[in-house]
Amino acid sequence: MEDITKIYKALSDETRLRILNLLHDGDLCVCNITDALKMGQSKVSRHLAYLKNAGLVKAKRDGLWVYYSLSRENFYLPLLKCLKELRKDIKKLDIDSKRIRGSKKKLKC
Amino acid sequence: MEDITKIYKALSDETRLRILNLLHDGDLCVCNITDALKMGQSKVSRHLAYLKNAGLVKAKRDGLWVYYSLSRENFYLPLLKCLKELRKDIKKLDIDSKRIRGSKKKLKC
DNA sequence: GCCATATATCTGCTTATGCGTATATATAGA
DNA sequence: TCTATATATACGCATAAGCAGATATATGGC
Repeated sequence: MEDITKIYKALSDETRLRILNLLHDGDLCVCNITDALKMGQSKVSRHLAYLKNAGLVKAKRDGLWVYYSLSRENFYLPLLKCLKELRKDIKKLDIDSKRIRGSKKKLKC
Repeated sequence: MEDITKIYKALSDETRLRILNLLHDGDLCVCNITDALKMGQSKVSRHLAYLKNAGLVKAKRDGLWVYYSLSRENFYLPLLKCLKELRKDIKKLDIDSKRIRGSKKKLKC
């Protein structure tokens, strides 16, 4: 039961929803996300740690960069699908997605 | 965006998940819920207010009693379905459901 | 080893959330 | 109006969570 409430808690913050939304389109390193969301690095890093702790994302280091990806496992899946549906309804998420597609052309990392 | 985070916040508490689980089987008044969950009245009432504020439940007074029901509207629906699925996996929810079926025979209200 | 870059964590602070107990409000019946 | 019951809210407190800015850690290249 605690697992579930943990997951919902993880989803109950705007920043974390925006991060998960971005990760739906592929793995990203921290700097990709800070750029796309125009947020401070410590804020993004903290929320990623939170998501990892809740089991919603995985991290993999590659040299200097740490790449985050959705962990597509067991009972999270239906929740992640719900989440992807949100993009249709919430402009901010849609805008984030478009922005990151743009910024990935001029790859920083 | 705020609406969504509000809903997830509402789902991120064990007591509230247990209440929503009970309401999946039909409307209930506050005393039904306090009995089934063996919790203090103020606690249950407070969480019901939280759920109502998030738009997940509706309240309807009938004499002394206030009946609560799931508000089956717009984008909450998929979330509520996910929630119903949880009962399969989480014993505590299943037990709650069974307990309330039993206690409703000797109706208090 | 030293420096630069990427990421993680700590610090001090403010606000939100949860709890139990006590109190207030609402309704029905005498 | 007085009383009893059901429900809602206020109070005081403890803990969690959010933030910005500073600092620590990790890696790669020199």
